[in-house]
Amino acid sequence: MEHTSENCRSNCPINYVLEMFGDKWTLLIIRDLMFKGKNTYGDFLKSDEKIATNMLAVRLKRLEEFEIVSKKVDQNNGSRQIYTLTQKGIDLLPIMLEITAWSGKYDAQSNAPAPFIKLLKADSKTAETKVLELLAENTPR
Amino acid sequence: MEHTSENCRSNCPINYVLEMFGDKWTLLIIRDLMFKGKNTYGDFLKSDEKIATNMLAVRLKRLEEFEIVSKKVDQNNGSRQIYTLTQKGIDLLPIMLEITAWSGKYDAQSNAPAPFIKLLKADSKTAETKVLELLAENTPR
DNA sequence: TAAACCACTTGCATTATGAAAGTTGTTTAC
DNA sequence: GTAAACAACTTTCATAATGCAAGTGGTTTA
Repeated sequence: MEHTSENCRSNCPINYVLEMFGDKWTLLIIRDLMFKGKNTYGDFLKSDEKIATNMLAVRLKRLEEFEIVSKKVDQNNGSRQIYTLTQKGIDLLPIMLEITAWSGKYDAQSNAPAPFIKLLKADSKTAETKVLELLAENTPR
Repeated sequence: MEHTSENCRSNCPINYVLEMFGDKWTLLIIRDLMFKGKNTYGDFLKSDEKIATNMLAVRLKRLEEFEIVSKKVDQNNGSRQIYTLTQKGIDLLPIMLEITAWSGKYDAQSNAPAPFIKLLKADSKTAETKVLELLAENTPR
């Protein structure tokens, strides 16, 4: 999907991401793909926040249209779709890590692992590399 | 406002920010405060994205509750409120800059100044410092 | 070959959003 | 001193998004 004057409110860079992620669910799917090793419809449904199945279907479709996520049939199970992040999706990682750091600072209830928050503060580049490595290991091909 | 098991879906750090910013408007107000030197109700209303006045009122109230924004009466004009970012709000800057960088990479229509995007890529720390300086200059006291 | 699994889709009630007009208090111009 | 203009909201109501529950149609497993 393209970002044109017909379907967007402005050309502001902040607005650009709001038009894609300005809802309560989309970014949770990115989180599940990026940090939790999830990659099927059923996986996403099982997350703590309890997304409704119709919401999930609509959000996944939008993410494909935006070319942030792509899907293909699981070679080992024809009735299963495997979702993966595209490069555009992977490039959201710095944003996700800054969000994690900010929440780590201000949310006393945060369940983010303390050692990871510490690493993130001390050396965000290494933290980023680590996540990318895990993601690559976990990505089915 | 506190983030408790009654009013939140999970203790995930990504979810924490979604509960505050997971809509189409809230982050635009932060943008206006952070980058555009805006600090009154009327200023926010005039933005390109054309927020409705009732939406703006609700969003500002929420941002105050979250202690991301605070307001006080303008000393030079008793009928005017001045809104400013708290430290918690200012600390959103790294997130905002990563968003700007990502949009700069993927949105061909982005109106972010090219020199700033370049600086952001080359030396994000300096870019951050520059924004903070401008913000401090612009903040009424 | 029937039951279970998986990825959706549909219908409908509830909630959020959006546009427009209205209200209250303050300041400015005459 | 008063009327118009300004600023910050509030209210009303139509429309759109969300959420829950149940249903559908292929694929796999027993």
